Amino acid sequence: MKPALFSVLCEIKEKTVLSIRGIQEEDPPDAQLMRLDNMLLAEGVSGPEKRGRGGPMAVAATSGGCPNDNSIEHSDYRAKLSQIRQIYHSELEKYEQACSEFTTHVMNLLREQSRTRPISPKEIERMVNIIHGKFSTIQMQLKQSTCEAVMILRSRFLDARRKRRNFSKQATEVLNEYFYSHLSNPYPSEEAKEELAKKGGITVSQVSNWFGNKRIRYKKNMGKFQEEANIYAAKTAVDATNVVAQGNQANSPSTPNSASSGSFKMTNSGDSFINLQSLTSYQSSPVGANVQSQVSIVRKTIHTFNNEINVKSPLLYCYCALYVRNRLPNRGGGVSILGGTQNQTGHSPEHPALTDPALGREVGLNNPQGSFPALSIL
DNA sequence: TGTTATGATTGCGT
DNA sequence: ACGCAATCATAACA
Repeated sequence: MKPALFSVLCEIKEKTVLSIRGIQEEDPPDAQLMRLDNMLLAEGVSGPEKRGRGGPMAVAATSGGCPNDNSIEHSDYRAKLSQIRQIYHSELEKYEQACSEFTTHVMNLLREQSRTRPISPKEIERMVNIIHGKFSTIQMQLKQSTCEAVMILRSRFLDARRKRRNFSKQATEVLNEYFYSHLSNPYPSEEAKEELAKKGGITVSQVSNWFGNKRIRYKKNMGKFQEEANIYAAKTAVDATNVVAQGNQANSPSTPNSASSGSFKMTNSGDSFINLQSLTSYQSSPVGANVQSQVSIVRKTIHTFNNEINVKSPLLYCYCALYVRNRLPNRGGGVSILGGTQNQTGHSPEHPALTDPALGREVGLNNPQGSFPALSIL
């Protein structure tokens, strides 16, 4: 009789439990827990031991500063992170151990009691689940505080604003080269930014920041940047002259919008530039045949000049470019010369070119209402 | 230690 | 979303 009675009691109890379970909704998969898990994994706390590349490293690498300083900073950061990792894992292990110990204890207790009162295996299982749930809540708290610790660590070690690093020489070089060779329109496109970022080992947003700062600081105090401008102008002038000379020989003109187009400084006045783009644009633009022939005459002149005197002359380019420009019809409107919109020169309408106070109009072949600080020519 | 240079951020306008 | 202007915070230098 006793086993039969016991079984009936178990059955009744099971039904009760089921009805209770129906009321108590099963916990939905916890989104918060998932977030925490993902973050810990991304931060390299809960993932595999060694991570060649990952969240923190990738962020740190964007500073682009001196490698030595970075490595020092990295090792310090890594040390702290591994400390957090260690604590996290030891705590997690403790919790798991405690959980399994407690579960075993409860199971034993229930089994013991099942001799005297109706406790079904399902009920035991349910109890185990409840215990696991409680422990996972505690685990979540652990995960949360670990995440907080990692965030604090990151903000302390990797906050770019707190730990500003100057860019590497290479990065500064690349950025300055672009800036001074596109002085008439120092607004790199997204592609150009990506290219510069790649070359300089920095991020695109760092490139944007740099250009933002550079434009405004250059505008504020042009005198201060003169020496720097001279250096880069001379540098790019030589490059551009070589390109043109090669282009002449190979009968292939340089691309107007390429990043390699040079900028040139007027040696006597000491504060003026004109982009080689001014010259090359004529060749590739949909302009009249007479203009193109003038350009080819100019090119030949330069070539002869270079060959005969053996001097690379950026100055001559400037004069030639201005000469061609001034002899063109509609010279008051740079846009119409190019036979189209600003886009053909890569200048956006909202970013006009430099104006020339001496001539009373823009230097580059850009927006007639130029507002970027003027560079006087001649 | 004060000053300057410089990379990043913020708030605003377009 | 992008750029400008002002500002912050720190590196680099005298």
